Formats: sequence, C-alpha cells, structure tokens
Amino acid sequence: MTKTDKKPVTLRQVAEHAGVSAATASLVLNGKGEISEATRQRVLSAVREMKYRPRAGRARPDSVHTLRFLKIARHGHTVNRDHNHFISDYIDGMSYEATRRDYSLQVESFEGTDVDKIAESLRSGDLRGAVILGTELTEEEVQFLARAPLPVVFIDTYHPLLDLSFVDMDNDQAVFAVLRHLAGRGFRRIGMVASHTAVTNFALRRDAFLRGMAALGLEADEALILSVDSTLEGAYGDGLAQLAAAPRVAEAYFCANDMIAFGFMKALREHGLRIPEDVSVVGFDNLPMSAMSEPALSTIEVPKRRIGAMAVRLLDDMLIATAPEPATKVLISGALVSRESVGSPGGD
Amino acid sequence: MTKTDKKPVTLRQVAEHAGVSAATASLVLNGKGEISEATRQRVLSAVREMKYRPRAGRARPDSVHTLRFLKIARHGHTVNRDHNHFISDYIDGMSYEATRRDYSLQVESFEGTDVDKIAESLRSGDLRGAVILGTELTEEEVQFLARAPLPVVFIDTYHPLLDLSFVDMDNDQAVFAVLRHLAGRGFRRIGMVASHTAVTNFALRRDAFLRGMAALGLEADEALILSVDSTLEGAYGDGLAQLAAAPRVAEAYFCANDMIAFGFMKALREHGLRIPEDVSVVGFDNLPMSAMSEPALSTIEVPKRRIGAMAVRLLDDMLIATAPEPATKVLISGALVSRESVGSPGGD
DNA sequence: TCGGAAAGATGTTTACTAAACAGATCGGCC
DNA sequence: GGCCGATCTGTTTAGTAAACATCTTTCCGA
Repeated sequence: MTKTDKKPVTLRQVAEHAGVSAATASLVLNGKGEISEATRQRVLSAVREMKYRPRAGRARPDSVHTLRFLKIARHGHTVNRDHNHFISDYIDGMSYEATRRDYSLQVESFEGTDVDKIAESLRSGDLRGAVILGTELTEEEVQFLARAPLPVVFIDTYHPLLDLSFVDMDNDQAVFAVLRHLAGRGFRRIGMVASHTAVTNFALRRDAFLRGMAALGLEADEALILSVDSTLEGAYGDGLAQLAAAPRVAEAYFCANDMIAFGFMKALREHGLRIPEDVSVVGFDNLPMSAMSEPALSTIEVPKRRIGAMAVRLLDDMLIATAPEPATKVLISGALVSRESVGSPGGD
Repeated sequence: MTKTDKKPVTLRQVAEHAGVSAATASLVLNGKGEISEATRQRVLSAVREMKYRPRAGRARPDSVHTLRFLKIARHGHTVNRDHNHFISDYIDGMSYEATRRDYSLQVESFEGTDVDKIAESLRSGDLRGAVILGTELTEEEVQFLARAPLPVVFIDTYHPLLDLSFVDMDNDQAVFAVLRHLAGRGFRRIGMVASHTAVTNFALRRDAFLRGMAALGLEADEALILSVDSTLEGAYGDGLAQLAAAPRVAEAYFCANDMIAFGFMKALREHGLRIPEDVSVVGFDNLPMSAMSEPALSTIEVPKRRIGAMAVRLLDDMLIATAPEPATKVLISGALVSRESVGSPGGD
C-alpha cells in the first residue's frame, strides 16, 4: 500500500472524504466561521487519515500580523530574575488580547543593550507594533524608542508631559489607598521608604506619597522619608544605615515596592523594632512571597494582566484606525491587600 | 385598491418579493451577518413597498441591554447650549461603540437637579451601566453617584485619588504642548487666563500650567495669572477688570478654554492691545467657531469622540468581566491646532 | 531558449440559504 | 372556559456555491 510519488492530497479531496464542501474544510482548518463540533472532528480526522499538507493557494492574504514585547533591563535593579513572574503576568494579558485579535506575539529581552540596538529590533519586516516595558527607561530613552516607524505602547512607566501612549499602575490612587488605610487605623506619623533607583514608578510613588499626605491633612516629615536601593540587599543595607542616622522613627512605613519592604523589614528588626507591634509596614506589588512572609505583608495588588491587555488593545486601535489615533494614557487602579504587617499606632 | 382588513404581511412574503430567503430578510432587518449592499437595498425596499410590520416571533432573546449617558449641568457655566455640539461629539463616540456591542444608548439631561434625583435615574430596571458627564460635578458628587449599583464611568473630569473610572483629556500633555509651542516661538513672559468656575478640568489646566512652566524652566509670574468666570461675558468683564488692575501684561496668554479665550480677546482689544501683534492667545477645545474668529484662534483639539468611545468600552469591560475589573483612568492626548492668534514676542 | 500570456489549480472568503429553533397564537376538544 | 397540540411568527446556526486571489503549468511565438 505504499503511495510514494502519488499526487499530493488537496483540500477538496479531504472535504469529499469528510462529506463536506471545500469551503467548510477550509473554515475548519483556519478556525473561522461557525462550524459544529461534529463536523469539525470529521474534517480533522479526514485531514489526519489522508495526511493532507496545505500547499500554496491564495497565499496568506494578511500574513498574520505580529506584535512584539520588548523586555528591557538597564540597571537591572528592578527588571531581573526576581521579577520574572511579574513580567509573565504582563505577557499573559498581552497574549490573551493578541490571540483574540489574530496577532502573533513575540517576546524579546534586552539587558543593558544600547537603545540604538533596541530600536533596530523594531525595524523587522512584518512587525506591526510593539509593547515596551519601560520600567527602567529614562524619559529620553522612552522618547527615542517612540520614534520607531510603528505604533508603540509603554507599560510600567508614565511620563505625563509626553504625547505618547502609556499603560501603568494608578500610583496616585493606590498610594492614597495605603495612606487612607493607615490614617483610618489611627496612624499619623507615617514615613516612606522611597528608592533612588532610576525607575519612574518609584518617583511617581514618592510624589503620590507627598500629595496623599497633604490630601489627608497629615504632615510629611522629611526625617521619615528614607531612600534606598531597590534590591533586597540594598534596601536592607541602606535602610539600616538610615535608621541609625535618623532622629526619629515613623509609626508606619510605606515602601516603594515589596522587595524593598522585605529588605527594610529585616533592617527594622535588626534595629530592634518589632513588626507590627512597634512599626507597621506596607509594600507595593503583592509578590507571591508577600502572602508567605513573616509577618505577611500588607501591600497593593497590581493588575498586571489587565495592564498587558490594555496595552495590546491600544496597539490594535492604532493599527486598525484609518486616521491616526491620539496618544492615550491608561492608569489602572490597584487594590489594597490587608495582612499582618500593619498593626495599630502605639503598638501591641 | 383599499386593502383594509387584509392579513398582515409576514417576513417570508417580504423575502419572496425581494427574491431572497426568510433568513436573509431577517438578517437584514436585524443588521446581523454578512449581506451585500445590493441585497440589503432590495430587502429594504420590499419592506417599504409591502408596509411590513414585524409581529411577535421568537421574542427578543437577550432583551437588548441598555446604557445611559447622564448629561449633568450644575451651575451651567460650562454645560449649556454653547457646548451642545461638544456633547454631541461625545455621544457620537459612545453611540458608535455601543452599537457595535449591541447596547442601546439612552441620554438623559439634568439641569440643577438634586444629585439624589439623578442617582435615582440609575435604578431603572434594565439599565446595565452609565457614562456620566462629570464636567461640573464636585468630587463629592462624583463619589456619591459612583455608589450606584451598576458600573459607572465619568467623562470630562478626573480625580486622581479616587478609585473610580474616568476618561478625560490629557490636560498635562496638552497644556505642555501649548507652552512648548509658545516657548519655541520665543515667548518667555507667558500668562494664563484660568477660571474659578467649579470645573475640575479648569483646576487641572491651571496645575498643568504651573508644572509645565517649571518643566520648561520658565517663571510663572503670579501677576500674569488671571481668573475669570467661564462664560463669554464673564471672561470679558472679569478679564477687562483684571487687565486694568494688573501691574503688567503677558506676551502670550493660555486660556482655560476657547469660550474664555473669545471673551478675553475682546477684553484685550478694549484694553488697546492687538492680537497677535501685541499679545498672543491660545485656547482649549477647538470649538467650530475658533477656526472662523478674527483672528483665528490657536487651540487644542480635544478628541471628544474617542473619549466617548473609550468610556463605553470600559463599561463593556466591566459588564462582561466575570471578576470585577479594577477601576481604570484613561487620558487622551490633544493636538495643538496652530492658527493666527499666536504671533511672535515683541510683536509685528 | 526565453518571455509572457492563458489556462488551470489551489486554498480563502463572501454572501447567501435550509433547517432547526423558540415564543406566540390559534383551534379544537373536553 | 381551560388545556394541549398544531401552526404561525421571526431568529439563529451551520452549512454551501460561487467568486476570488495567488501560484503553477502550459503553450506559443520570437
């Protein structure tokens, strides 16, 4: 029964074998149209039985457009292995929306690469648009990358004055939610562990802290605002040094992210303070380990999937629009996750 | 040829008359499926010729969900007849997205009505969500209305600290675009005609002005910041008085909106100043008349249709989501429209 | 031997329909 | 009158015929 050199099988033959029209077979193979499950299965088994291989017909008319996600680390203090699951949530959100819209999604990682090299990556032939992880990018780098000859959306960063599209956490709302929570529990002397690492969201959270305190009628004491490196070790080391040098200690500290909160909590303990009896701590990001730490960390849940999804939607808007769409900034609210690291002022 | 008491016409008769199947006629009437324009027209004329009236068949299966747009005027200094075409652009954008998603869109207007009465309007039976024009609402009113038992999105206002969904102009970006444009032309002594009318966007534009000037390294001279009522007459009257009282005049004024710009330009002329030879003026909104005024007004084009469209999309997201979606804030960039009202510093 | 048009083959897509469907209404029967 | 099935209404799903776009092959003249 060897069928070598036999004429290759065509779609119409497969269709006949399955007892349907060529059109139906084509729709099944391409996942288009409304096809009943029974018919789908019959066509699919006919394809397998007859070992059908598609040949060039009407060539892929709209050669599946592709979008690319650029994961860029510059200093790597934030975009690194520790945050990989963070990134993969973004990708899940992007992938979901991309698939629904018939885009293929590529991912490319850069570590310390020159921006010119990165920009080159956007010149590839069939690429239609890009989502760029802007966490560690400076405003200048963002502007430079935005000059690419295709639509671009930045996530995890935000520059209010630029005429570009961003999707980011709503830092103002989230930080205010933290402060209102603390104020509601009676805290007045609230401090912040900010970070001098070059990450726009850190700067935005520091600004949001100052504005939020003012909005609540609380004094933001300069002595209670620390600034540490954003790695676990940096937050521990810098935190310990600054605690030792500070004239006084806050009743509660809001930390620029969970990683910093972990390092800083270690420093607090070393400084002889108990959490939450002596000092309360709140983080930002809701890393998986934050639920498990001792004490479990109160923090802000960041809707990363939705951020990724919105980014792809904005890209799609730009791509299908006939007239150019105006740049759009999207800020997504976070939810406070209340755990054990927040007690009450005055302790115990 | 009187056909009184004749049996009522059925869809299948119409279909036969048009030479198509009942299914096709049904699809045409319901705007579903893929139907060629020629066939559509044939069915439609058959319907007209035979005076077909649909009777109850398989009842509307998913009783068409409805969304509502609440147009709310409080003081009416901004939401009034002068801005009706503004509103109708919002409605166009909403209507487009609502139709695509099979929602029906209702519009309800309130003038000076009590917020409790307005909130009641959201309790109607089959209502699924609402877009609320927040222009003239206070932060408290926004919070109150957001307590409605259905998803709500506010447009034309923005409160950074609230955990609610907003779609608004990107005031920061747009005002910065104006200032950069003026600075690029050599202006240094730039003033602003703000408004004390209770409209959040006016406050945001004033803040954006101060931040934008700082970002450009320019001094924001308090004597050059006026504050007028936001009606045409108010801007003229208040503007004239404040010009007379001010120790000095700016080389260029950014006005909080076009209407204010028109009133203020009249005041400037009365004050003996020529536009743009002596003073340049920039507005915000790009009203239709702004292209026609003498001189034609440089201003910011507000993408009103897109704002309306995004609001409905956010609502739809909330309605189809299984888990509640986080509140989302969307800011849409404006484009500077450069016309004759901006000259060069030092005049002529 | 090559160029190029014409004819043929392939898979894709649009525009349409048969048939199944689900309420509403009617008619007949008790 | 009240109930049940038959029939009527418009709707929707799952399918196809035919037009289509692209590639391949054939054929013919230069």
